[in-house]
Amino acid sequence: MRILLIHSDHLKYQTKSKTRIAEKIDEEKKKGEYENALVVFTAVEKEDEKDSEATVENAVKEIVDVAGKVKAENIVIYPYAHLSSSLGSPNVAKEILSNMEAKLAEMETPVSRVPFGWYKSFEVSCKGHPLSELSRSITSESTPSAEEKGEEGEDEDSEAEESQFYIWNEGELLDPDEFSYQNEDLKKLVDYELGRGESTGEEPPHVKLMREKKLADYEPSADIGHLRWYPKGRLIRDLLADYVYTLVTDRGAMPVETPIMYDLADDAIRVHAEKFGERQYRMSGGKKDLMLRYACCFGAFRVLSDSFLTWKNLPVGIYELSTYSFRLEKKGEVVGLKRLRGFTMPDLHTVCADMEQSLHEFEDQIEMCKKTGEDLDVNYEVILRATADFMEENREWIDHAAAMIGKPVLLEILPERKHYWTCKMDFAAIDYLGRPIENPTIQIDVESGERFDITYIDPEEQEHHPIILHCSPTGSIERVICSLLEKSALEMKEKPPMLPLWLSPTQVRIIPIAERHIEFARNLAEELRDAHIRVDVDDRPETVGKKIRNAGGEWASFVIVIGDRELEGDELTVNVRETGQKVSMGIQELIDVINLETKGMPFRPLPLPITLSKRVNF
RNA sequence: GCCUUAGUGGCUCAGCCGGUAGAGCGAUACCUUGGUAAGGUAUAGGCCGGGGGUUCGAAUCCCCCCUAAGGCUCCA
Repeated sequence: MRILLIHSDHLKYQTKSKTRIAEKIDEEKKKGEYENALVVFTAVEKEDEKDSEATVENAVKEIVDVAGKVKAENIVIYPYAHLSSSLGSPNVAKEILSNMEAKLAEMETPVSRVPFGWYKSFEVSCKGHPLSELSRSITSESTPSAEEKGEEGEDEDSEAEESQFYIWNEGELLDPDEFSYQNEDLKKLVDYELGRGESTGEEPPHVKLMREKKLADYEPSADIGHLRWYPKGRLIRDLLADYVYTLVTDRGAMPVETPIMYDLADDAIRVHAEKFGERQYRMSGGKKDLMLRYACCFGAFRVLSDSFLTWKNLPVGIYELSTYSFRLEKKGEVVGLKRLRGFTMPDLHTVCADMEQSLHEFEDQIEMCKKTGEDLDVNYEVILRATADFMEENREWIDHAAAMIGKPVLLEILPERKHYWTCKMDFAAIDYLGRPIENPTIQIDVESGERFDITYIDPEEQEHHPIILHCSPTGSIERVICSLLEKSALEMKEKPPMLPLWLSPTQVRIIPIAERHIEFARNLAEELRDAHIRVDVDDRPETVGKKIRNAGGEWASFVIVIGDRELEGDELTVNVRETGQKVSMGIQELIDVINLETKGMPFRPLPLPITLSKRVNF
């Protein structure tokens, strides 16, 4: 239980409208006013349900103590869900709050309780003396730990033990402080994870790039952290989506599409949603309390729980690209493509019969995540996290999984399971400022099978709850683009910044010198276009120098100038961005070079007018 | 969400101890028909983020809000 104690000159409240979990109240309780009151804002948490009596007792003790010290004439219990990210069920909460009221009523100070489950307006005027603002964590066991000044924000949820970190290197667990890093990126990741990252106070370069290259931009008329995507950005998103789709379906996963919002009246949904605390969008739709999904788990689990699964089906993967997932990240945390409130995440859920099968699938997914790093040409550093129990039971497998990375990895051992997973692997790219961008992830979920009542039938016709792997083989699409842009910014000193050829919006830019060359240029463009190459023609009446410069600014991978010489001969002079060289080749040779380099990668045609003179300047 | 800083044509910014706006790029038009990273001339384009206040008068001073950047915190 979390409580916030405010010693106030006065408190006024007025009920406005009911929520679904509202308690029934008499007319007189619909508003209230108290002078010199100790207002106890209270959030009942899940763990209070275990031993509610002891929790009530400890809370009452604490409240009486404070009320005595500040000489309050009234005590008002005010239900306040926002203090906790792990709320108890409404019914238990109502009971606990009533019990607190009853217990306090035995004391001298008059006690009141504000109705539960109503939207209320309220006015509280804090006295402002040193003891007038206090917060406490109440548990069933200990006497509450004193946190004298609520505003200091030092509310460490009495986390019993901290995680231990090691560098896993060829089977050995080494102290991260003493390890000699061959790899700068790993060092940066470790520094960041252990909270010693130093910041330079700069803006991450991808933010400027995403706007400058007309990929995406902020949309001030939406909520913070929701972007608008221009055609080039949209193209890259679509190509990445195509890429992941093929990647996972080639490995047998089945694509589905599920709703983006869910009814909190469903217990499994509610409990899973509450794992995310206050960081979610809530909305009311008619009479329902709804939440916007923060991942595809909700839809996937509902599909799976309504499916009839047998051991013969397993392992089985359900895939969805969540356009969009919603997370109500704190304002100050939202930045560029790195951290958004609305983002797109490839989300694969794999149902596994047992731990053995899930470990086997996990290995396949490690291979898949590694492959995305290669295909996207992004370096990942890896963090393997496991609970102490998991570590103990699967020490050999941990070694095996870490060894698959082929370089040292950071290993975090958590004393207890805090979330639904017992083991996870996170792949992070390192940005321009040396901070990790968490991209692919694999998790072993041991809770959701039961919570969502997902079952399968074993060969003996017994029902079991499966283990479920969560995997995002690339991480969010936005973060992939973020990593690519950050990487290009990092390399800018050594070579011109660019995207991988298969993602480059303009693969070939053709520049006719004079008007009489435009027709030839267009014909050439059509030939390239028919060979599945994204090509455009800068037909604007500008100088060649200027058009070359613009092509560079747009990161065109290859640039061809067309003049009288090209009209006569078969050879083209091709400017290759990657090397900065001018190469003479025929058209077929250019097609071959591009096809070779983009082999196996998805293709989509240019979603813009082929001539620059027709193009909108976003 | 908290602390700090910022918001002026599409973009980058100047003006800011009060007297109602300026440049470069971009855009448009015309001239130039050009050979590898900015050709020339002209024109248009601004409720100076929004709202309130002080003042004869506010882009400029004060308050509130919105948005952004950095830091804190956090990312299942």
